[in-house]
Amino acid sequence: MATSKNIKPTESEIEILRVLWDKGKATVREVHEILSTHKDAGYTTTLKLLQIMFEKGLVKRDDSIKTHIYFANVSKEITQKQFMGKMINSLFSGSSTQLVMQALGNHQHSKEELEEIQQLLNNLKKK
Amino acid sequence: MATSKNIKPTESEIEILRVLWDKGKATVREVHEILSTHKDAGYTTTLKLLQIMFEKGLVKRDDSIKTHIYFANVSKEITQKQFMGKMINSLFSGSSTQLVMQALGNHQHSKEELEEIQQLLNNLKKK
DNA sequence: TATTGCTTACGAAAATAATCGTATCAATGG
DNA sequence: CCATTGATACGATTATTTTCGTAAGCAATA
Repeated sequence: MATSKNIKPTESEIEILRVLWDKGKATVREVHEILSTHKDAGYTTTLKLLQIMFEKGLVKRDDSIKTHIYFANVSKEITQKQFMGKMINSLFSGSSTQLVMQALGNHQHSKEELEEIQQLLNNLKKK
Repeated sequence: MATSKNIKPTESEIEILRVLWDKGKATVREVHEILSTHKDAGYTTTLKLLQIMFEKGLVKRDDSIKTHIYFANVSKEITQKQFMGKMINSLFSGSSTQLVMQALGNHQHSKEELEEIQQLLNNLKKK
């Protein structure tokens, strides 16, 4: 049983996961290139981070070739849920409704987006 | 200009802020009593944390009396926004709509809560 | 007054996270 | 064949966060 599930990625680890979620797979260098557009840390830092994440089970890798290829091993959705849950508890007194209202009220949403939310809301109300 | 605004509280600091937001004000001992119901760290740990938070400007205190009284110096709302923003960027590709949908879809909401959300949604749609 | 109990202050250790330097290996081109 | 380039491994350093131990003040009271 892969017990890697409730390991909470650190901030830097999330940055890396974003790249992997986005691209599907990537070499250390590719990850590093992307990160370095908005952050400056050396190549070996990224490498080390990926190695640590590998040990934690946050990423998989194909090391059958010289230049390893990395993949996310935790889904974006699960990670989102994990952090949402944490946030709801720590900052919204456990009320996901409060969080929703906050997000709705304090951010811009286009007409289309509002409609999309309305759809979901309708579905929920039916039950 | 109090520049204390974009200091991001750490995890432990948030736990403390929750108590202060909830109670309005509290002594170190009161904070500690509450925290110790779900966490075990010594009294001086809580004290030190509050002192650090004071230096950072996260809390105010009345130290005109022997047993100091602490108050939050950052609002819950602003802190919520701050963390929401961070989360939207790091985990929802900048889309607050996605976050809203996630929270709506993956958590329980009572009929009344759904209605409350509907109200807000109606308001937003008007504009 | 001396003791006890509760307080703050504060340095420093322990734990966690992030960064880097260096060794080493493999492929490639001259 | 050897120098160069680019890759991994990994120990060690640095930074940040959390925790605690100890000293010292003050007030109630035995």
